[in-house]
Amino acid sequence: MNTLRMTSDLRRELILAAAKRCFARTGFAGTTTKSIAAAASISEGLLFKHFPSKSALYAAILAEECEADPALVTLLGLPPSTETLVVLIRGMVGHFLQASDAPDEEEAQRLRLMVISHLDDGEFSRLLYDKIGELIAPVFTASLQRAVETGDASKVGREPLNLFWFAHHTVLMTMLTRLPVVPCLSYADAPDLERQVCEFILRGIGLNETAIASHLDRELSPELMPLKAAESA
Amino acid sequence: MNTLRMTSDLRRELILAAAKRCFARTGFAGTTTKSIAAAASISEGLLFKHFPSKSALYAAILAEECEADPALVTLLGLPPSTETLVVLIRGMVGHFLQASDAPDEEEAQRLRLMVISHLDDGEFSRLLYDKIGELIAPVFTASLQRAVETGDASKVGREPLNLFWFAHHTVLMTMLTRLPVVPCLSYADAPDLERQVCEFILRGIGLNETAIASHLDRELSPELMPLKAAESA
DNA sequence: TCGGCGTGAGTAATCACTCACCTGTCCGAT
DNA sequence: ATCGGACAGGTGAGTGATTACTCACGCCGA
Repeated sequence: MNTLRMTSDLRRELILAAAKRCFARTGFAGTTTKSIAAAASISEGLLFKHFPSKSALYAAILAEECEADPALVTLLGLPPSTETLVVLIRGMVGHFLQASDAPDEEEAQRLRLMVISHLDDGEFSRLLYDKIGELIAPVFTASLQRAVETGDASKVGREPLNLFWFAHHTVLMTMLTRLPVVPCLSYADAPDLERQVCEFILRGIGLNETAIASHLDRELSPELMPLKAAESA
Repeated sequence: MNTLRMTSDLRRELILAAAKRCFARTGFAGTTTKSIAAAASISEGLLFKHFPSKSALYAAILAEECEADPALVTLLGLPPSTETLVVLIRGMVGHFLQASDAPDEEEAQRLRLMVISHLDDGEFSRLLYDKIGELIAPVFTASLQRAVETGDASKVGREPLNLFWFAHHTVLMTMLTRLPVVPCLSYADAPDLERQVCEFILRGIGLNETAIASHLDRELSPELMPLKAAESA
């Protein structure tokens, strides 16, 4: 096979990348170590020189996936405001929905791993949710409160963070329906889907129509446009 | 093993039920025919007398799962109105969220199979979504339109059915986070979660605050209470 | 020449699936 | 009544293929 020599670290990363693709495509049980080795263009023997078992390899992938995205962190530095709130939601929606039809394999794999975890013991998902929550909670709740104060939103419920999770759920499930090569669900007016999801969510968290319209019609500022927002799932 | 004699049809059903449990718990690849046979308390040999292959057994389960729920159908006969709209959403939310912490294994299995399908080729999910859409589209769109006409809702977007799907997504993903024995996500004020999700969704589809409050504070009529609504996933 | 990268032919276990055979029950011929 | 045999449901010990994982050895740069 691959008779090329390289450092242990690089090889390890190559194996991880190949294995992630495999696991995301066919799940843990559905993936064979043979197929991983083939995907990484190495022998099975070498694979087991780097990882003591298939499970350990899987665990390493999940652990690696838990790291936060720097691009998201910059977003979280924004001052609390209605604008920030909309940018946040819009970024999240855009990020996931573009990932679902663009060849953004990276994010699709992450979703697959996360969903698989839900069906399993949920531990990986729990870690991710914890991390996302910690990161996003301050900005989200502060921004929502500001929006209420400025009259852009009506205060709804006593648990603002739950609202964020509902929004997150909506987007994730929408992405999930578009994950298979032939989508599970054909939305009406699909080109406009991103906008429709944004509106649904912003209404859901309490923003009023005028605030939604005025903010969504605005163009996103360039440095937020390619936006890897709400990463880490 | 089980030396009990019984009819072929009954045995077949018992196998299907046992296999459904297995597949829902560990997925297709993760389930062995041996474990299915054990779950059904029969020999592997007998299993293959009833189904020609593991795949055929799996296909039979998915096919069986595609049938519509009569309880839902009665709900769909309701006259289009804001009330009906709220009852529909409320029923859907209640049904899935109760299923996620009650021992309603039945619905949990259905969700698992559906999610697994999303990760696979999505064909099973597509069938289910088609069926749900056909059933619910008339009542939902008509009721939403009525709500707009009576001033209970503002008309939002040109694609009312998409709004239903967003609602569906929100609920399903919420249920998914509560699927593992230790939930992936700990919501604030969890006892009130059902209500919070309902409000989020109803705001999302355009209902105004007063309409939401007045309808949600109402008790559900008894015949709709144990509500197997929005079944078929 | 030594240590680490890399291989490919193993191995025991497990997989989906088969097959020869057992056991009870029905039923017509005696 | 009672044989007897056809036939159903049911079993458990197989089958070859595939699985995760190991190991003895080859190779190459320092």
